[in-house]
Amino acid sequence: MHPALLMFIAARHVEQRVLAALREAGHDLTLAQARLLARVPEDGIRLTQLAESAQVTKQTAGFLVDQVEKAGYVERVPDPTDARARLVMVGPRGRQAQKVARTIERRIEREWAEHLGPDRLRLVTDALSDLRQITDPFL
Amino acid sequence: MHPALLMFIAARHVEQRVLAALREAGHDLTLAQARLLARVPEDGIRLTQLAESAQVTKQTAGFLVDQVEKAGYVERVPDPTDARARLVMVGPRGRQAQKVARTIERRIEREWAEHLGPDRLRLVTDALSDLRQITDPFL
DNA sequence: CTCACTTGGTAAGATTCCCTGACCAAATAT
DNA sequence: ATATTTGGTCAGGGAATCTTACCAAGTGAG
Repeated sequence: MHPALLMFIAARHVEQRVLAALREAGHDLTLAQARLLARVPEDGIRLTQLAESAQVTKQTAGFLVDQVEKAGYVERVPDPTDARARLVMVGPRGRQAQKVARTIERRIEREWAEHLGPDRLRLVTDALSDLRQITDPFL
Repeated sequence: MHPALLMFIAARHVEQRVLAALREAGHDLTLAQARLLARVPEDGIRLTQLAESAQVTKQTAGFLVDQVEKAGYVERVPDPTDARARLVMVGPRGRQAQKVARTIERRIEREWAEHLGPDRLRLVTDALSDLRQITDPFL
């Protein structure tokens, strides 16, 4: 079985667990919204960069940001360095959601460490980090 | 960075490469169609099982099968063991597409082996196979 | 300074994907 | 026989995404 398919399976599992945990915590985010929110850094990001990072068009990113903005997860503030641009910033509610996500992610990581053994998991993580150089178009 | 996100990045990269290769070979499949087609085994599969395997509803699977059937990638034949059911079988065109996909997949695997070293890649693949036991809802 | 070009973003419209709920027909179990 | 399960379709709608086109602010060259 191709490693990429195995990665897909594991990654999908995590996404679903995270999404479920968010819902349980009262955050009714769609998958696409959650993926976007996950990529908004603490110090804000421009829509165009966000789109690039999430691998969607600017229009799609704008559409999704509109939604999570309306729901109170992010805010758009003027970019002080460029009058055309605005920065998408994580709001309080978004920060709380990110915290929920990180918590369940850590739990899953512990599960994986138990299942594989911590050193094997570390090997996998390291290898995947290396792999990123030839698989991540964003960097 | 969470291993699952790294997996997501790598898996997405492969999907896009495969999709591009398919397009180049004249197969104009959408992502969802390709994902489905990838799960149709040589000896056929029932729609319900296909849906389960691809993690979509029966309706979605039926919708997608309709499309790839119209485009000549699969055929629906009566299931000899159950008069209600039909088997989705890979057609000649579908087999050709699968071949294209497997070729590019092998190429990517070689790239990864070069980048990581063959033994590290094998460690990763083995670990991911083990991980499947706790991440694959289908098995 | 001004004119072309780039960059950040929005608008409109269509398509694709996928879901829920309801339903039917064949098979299986009691 | 009747009830339940299993395989599948139909109808309708919502979410995500794309393409094409556009506008407005910044940037660079002459």
